[in-house]
Amino acid sequence: MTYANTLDVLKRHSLPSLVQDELERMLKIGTYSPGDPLRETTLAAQLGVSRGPIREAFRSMEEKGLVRVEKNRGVFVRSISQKEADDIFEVRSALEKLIVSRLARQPERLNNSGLPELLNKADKLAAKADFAGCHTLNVEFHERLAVLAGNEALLSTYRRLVNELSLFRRQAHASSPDASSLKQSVLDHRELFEALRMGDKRSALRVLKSHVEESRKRLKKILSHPTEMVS
Amino acid sequence: MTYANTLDVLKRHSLPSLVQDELERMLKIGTYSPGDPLRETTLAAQLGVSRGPIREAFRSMEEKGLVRVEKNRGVFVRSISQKEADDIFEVRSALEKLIVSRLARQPERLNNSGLPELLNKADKLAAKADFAGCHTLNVEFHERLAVLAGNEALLSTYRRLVNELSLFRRQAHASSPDASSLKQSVLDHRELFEALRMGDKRSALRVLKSHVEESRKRLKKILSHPTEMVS
DNA sequence: ATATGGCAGATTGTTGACAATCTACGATGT
DNA sequence: ACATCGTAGATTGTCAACAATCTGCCATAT
Repeated sequence: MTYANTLDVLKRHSLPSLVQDELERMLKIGTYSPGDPLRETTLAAQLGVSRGPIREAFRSMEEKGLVRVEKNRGVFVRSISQKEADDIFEVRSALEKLIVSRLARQPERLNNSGLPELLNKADKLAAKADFAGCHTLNVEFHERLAVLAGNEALLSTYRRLVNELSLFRRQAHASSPDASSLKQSVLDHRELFEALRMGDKRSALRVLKSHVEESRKRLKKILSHPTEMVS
Repeated sequence: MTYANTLDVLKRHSLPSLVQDELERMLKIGTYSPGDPLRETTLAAQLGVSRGPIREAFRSMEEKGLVRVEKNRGVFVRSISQKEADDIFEVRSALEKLIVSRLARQPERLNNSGLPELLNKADKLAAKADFAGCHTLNVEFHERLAVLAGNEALLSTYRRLVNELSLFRRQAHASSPDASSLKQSVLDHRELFEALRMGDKRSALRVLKSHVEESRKRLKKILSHPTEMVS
């Protein structure tokens, strides 16, 4: 099983894409912070490949908005200003409106989506005070909706913006939100899901609007108290 | 002058980015059509560089959605299905709504935008039956609005989708639309501009909606008569 | 005739070496 | 003490060679 999978991975993915996956994983778990330099030689040694694949991965990640490339200076984890975060958030909100609109038009897509189970799980985690886990599930909820919308361009665009925003959240040292807002999010998600299930586009958009507004306030608050430096 | 510019270009841009610009230019002017293979060795010889920069440019263009990479097989100009085109168009429309909303909220951004002059020029070209030139100006109009909206994330996302769609138009052999729809577009643009100038968001969105709907119909019609093969 | 196997050429994947550029630090002169 | 120059080390930019993979064609066997 794992052997066949390994073979398949080697056959289908090239080194640059594997390197890229690994780099993005490291960004997600906080191995590197925004502004940190990504040295070609260091990474090549760590990952056991030469610099070529590393550089190719960098190009892709630059286009993705995850890193910033300065000629003859190096590659750095992208740092996102408050205005940039606001801007990204605004575009993401517009996309979520489109996602919700599409789903309200085709509620049958929600039938075997596994979303109710996901919401139940989120409730349990919130009760157990597992904030990080609950937050992950909340993000997953939106991701699932984006997938179910059935528009590939919409999905890839949405993912790109979410990735950039998660970079910003890390930068602002906001790993997991507080308990009350998490629980409120789960409630919002339930309400949104029910409205979608009924094909009630108006209600769904209304719920989404207030939900997004809450989320935006939290994002703003993140930056209100100055970010303490790490070292 | 040109000497200093050349130096500046060499100093600031690396070969991969120059290669990428050149490749995208070739795609725009139709040197390659969707589905065509892009051979590393051939391009390296043509552009006078080695394969490394070519490969790096490919990675960026793949992330941009302009080419498709098949491991050990090659890189091909992306071909876009009708559904994909529809999907992209839908997302682009949502972004244009956001652009128009933002501009209606801040009409002063339109003051020294040069947009009236651009519209006049488009009128003249339409009168002279320069359809290609008029079409270019119409695209430019929307691009300018996207810039003036003052949201970088919105702008880059918008550009990305427009790029992909222009690829599709080329693929469908629809270089320039017919005269009547072109003139109608210019009229729509005038009406939209005036509404924005007045800060009349409702009217602006209404005009945009019908304008976009027209554009969508044209896009659909492109595919109604089957695309003849080239060779 | 059809299917199979395997060579040869072409193309991509990866690497290590070399060139160009930047950065930090110390020497030198005022 | 301060500014300037220059050198050494580190880092990125580019290249050409080698390895792995694919494709098309032909020989061979059934």
